[in-house]
Amino acid sequence: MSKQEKTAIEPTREQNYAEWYQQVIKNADLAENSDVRGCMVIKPWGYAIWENIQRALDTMFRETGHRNAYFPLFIPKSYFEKEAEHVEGFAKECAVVTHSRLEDDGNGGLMVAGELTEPLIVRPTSETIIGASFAKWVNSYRDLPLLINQWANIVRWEMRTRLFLRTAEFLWQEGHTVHETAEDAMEETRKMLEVYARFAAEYLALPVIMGEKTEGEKFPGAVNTYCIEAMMQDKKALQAGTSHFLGQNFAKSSGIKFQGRNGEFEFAWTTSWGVSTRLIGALIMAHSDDNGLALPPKIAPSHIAIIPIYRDENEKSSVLAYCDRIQQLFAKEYFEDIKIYCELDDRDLTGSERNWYWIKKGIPIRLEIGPRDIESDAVMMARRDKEPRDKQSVGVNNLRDYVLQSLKDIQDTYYQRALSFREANTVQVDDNRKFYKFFTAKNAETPEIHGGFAESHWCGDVACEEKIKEDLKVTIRCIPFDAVEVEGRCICCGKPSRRRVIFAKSY
RNA sequence: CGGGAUGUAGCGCAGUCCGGUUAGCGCGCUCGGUUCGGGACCGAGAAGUCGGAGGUUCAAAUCCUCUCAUCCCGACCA
Repeated sequence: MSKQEKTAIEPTREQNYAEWYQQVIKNADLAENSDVRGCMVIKPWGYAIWENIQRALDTMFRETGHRNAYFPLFIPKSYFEKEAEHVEGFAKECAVVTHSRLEDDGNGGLMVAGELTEPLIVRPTSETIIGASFAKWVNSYRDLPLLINQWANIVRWEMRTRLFLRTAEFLWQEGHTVHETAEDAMEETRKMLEVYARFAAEYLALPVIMGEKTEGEKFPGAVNTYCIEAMMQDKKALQAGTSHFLGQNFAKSSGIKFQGRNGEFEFAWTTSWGVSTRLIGALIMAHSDDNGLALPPKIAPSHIAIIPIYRDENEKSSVLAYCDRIQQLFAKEYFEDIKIYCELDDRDLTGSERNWYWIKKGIPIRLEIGPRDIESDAVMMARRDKEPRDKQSVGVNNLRDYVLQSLKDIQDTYYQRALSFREANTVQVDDNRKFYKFFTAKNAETPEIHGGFAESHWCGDVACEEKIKEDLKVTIRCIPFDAVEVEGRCICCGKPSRRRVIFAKSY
């Protein structure tokens, strides 16, 4: 048996992917489960990632003409009831507020009192409450388009939760827009999906597939739902963002009407689109390895960790003074539009312990600095996208440029790796038996990582979609925008089909 | 909401079957010292309503009843 290098995270991805995911989060100190059932506490290192996501996306929303606003957390039940499909989709996972105060129960405890005349629903999404405002704001075609975004928390009462991927309360942004014509609304829907795709690629180093959801998978109340889908390292798909063309459904239920160019009143056309803290889950599962979190520089809370190495007090003072100078090198530096943060880790721990600490946190670059380096006016640099012991000496005179270039390289490497991985695990399948084999684990008891994205023909019948879901837990992730028109036969029933769709197991 | 399991120190566990001194162990934490470029070591120390309530008993972490919570597997979902 060959000697295996010890990994920082146990189990490895191969051994137990779900547990590996939890351990990466724990070891990087991103978040933890709260005492409140199904809710998470996002810790500073994890929250900083969310803040970076917010900053980048918010800039992109501004550039596309959107403005931020804030709407109530509570939605009156009657508002919610107005859109039938919407109700059906969310009814089973709503937290409902029915009382307005607490009273002494006489036993040192409290009892609820003050029943509300109308229950309030804690928003699972805000179409209805925002629609009520929009109905007042929109009177004329001159008021359109109305382009609003909200950063908020929402609640969906989930039975089973996983940190970042599915929690009862989570953070997101929801864009809500109103347009004069169906074409304008559709254009907005597509435009914002492209914004998401660009953000995922450029900041999260996450290649995504843009496409349309099937009837069964679309947002309750939408006419069309579009999505970006990414492949995780266990070859499952993760929906990383959605954009909905709502037609006139919500305009009708909320009464969003305007006087058009011909003087007639008509219902407006609306859209909504969102991404959530789930993106952090995507980030983790796309790039991290068996040594822990790996963060693309453009979204990392911090970019460089300086790790001083010394033996005694004498060395300590000279090494720390030198490290301080190195830290100053990056004090006002930018990597593209990202401000560089450089940590000096002078905690009283062994060098390797501090080293592994930062590896597990996913910091892109580590600089080990000891007496030997100072003599040659250099530092030992290690990159998170390479092996932990793969370090090289870099002269201080060109350290700044070298680090900046390395950050760019790391960002590119993560994107390319994720893209190659997805391509290597995407197959065209036209044979029903091969399809079933592709999505069936060899080891049924503890399934190994298997499957991937299957590009296969689908006739368009919901029954076929349902059957495959029931048999394999595989669903149609999307009908890709770039799917080519090609004759084929449905992977399930064999009836004619005009294009391939993407099948995968999903989160 | 159905099936299975588990609640003992901050975390991970042993002890429960077969009741019996002061409830242990590893990690972490605190203090002191030696260390520090592949995950250090030595010494000392703090820390527990044994998930909760009731019962059986001279005696309960251990047996009985009820209850609460969490995790896993399903069904449902961003």
